[in-house]
Amino acid sequence: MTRTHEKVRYSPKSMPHQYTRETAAEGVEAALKLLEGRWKLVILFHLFGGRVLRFSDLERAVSGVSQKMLIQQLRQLENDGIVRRIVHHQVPPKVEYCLTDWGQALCPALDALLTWASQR
Amino acid sequence: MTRTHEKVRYSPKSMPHQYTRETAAEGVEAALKLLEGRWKLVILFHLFGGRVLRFSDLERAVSGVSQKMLIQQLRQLENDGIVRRIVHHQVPPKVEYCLTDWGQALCPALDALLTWASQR
DNA sequence: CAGGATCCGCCAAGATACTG
DNA sequence: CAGTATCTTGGCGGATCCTG
Repeated sequence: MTRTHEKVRYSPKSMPHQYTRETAAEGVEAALKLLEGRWKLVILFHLFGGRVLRFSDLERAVSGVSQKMLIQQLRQLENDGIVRRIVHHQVPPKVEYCLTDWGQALCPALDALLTWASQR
Repeated sequence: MTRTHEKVRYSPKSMPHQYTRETAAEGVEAALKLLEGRWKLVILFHLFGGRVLRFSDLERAVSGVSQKMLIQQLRQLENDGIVRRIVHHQVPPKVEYCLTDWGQALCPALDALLTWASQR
């Protein structure tokens, strides 16, 4: 990657559009912070496509996760507006989880990441 | 960037193409694992666009980072094939860092994430 | 200049037990 | 069934000092 000694030029594709280097870094960092966490992505993938799962379903689907971690990650995803929590007031309790519209909108981004990962 | 009020449809497009739910989760998880780390994204953003920076440049650019953390993150990025390390054998030492092609290929993915983040 | 080597505090995460 | 409540621990990240 030889460099011209002139000013560094950013072809449109080399930097996300209309963001400065700094705000973009902050933006992506903030976005990724929402997705950070050992189990969040696994959870999300199980909820993609409009799936609605109960707590116990997720507990089984996300193998290896502890109750504490599962609920913690779900709470964070919920507070961040990515996951919706639906409580059915009945005995025994029934709580379902699904993605919000914004959560579903993550798909293209994850797809891009997947594409990148497979380019290796 | 505000979306029109069109209804969000979850068709086949809501799942990344030709991946099973599980392999996709693994793939993205693996990909994100490479980007995990307090400083990696900031580093990457400073290297995007074909920029070539010295260690000391990065030290200044990534404000707040300690030497230990900077070198640690750089090493990981290097081992993961995202960043290239160029050593100039001279005194005083001079080491430069830039992105590999694969590293540059991350841009669309981060762009998608940015788009998602701004849709909120 | 570009790291390596150490020591340490802190907290995310695991295990376990209990409950509305 | 769907969570809380504690206790414990590994390792991440910071600070500091040292070196080819």
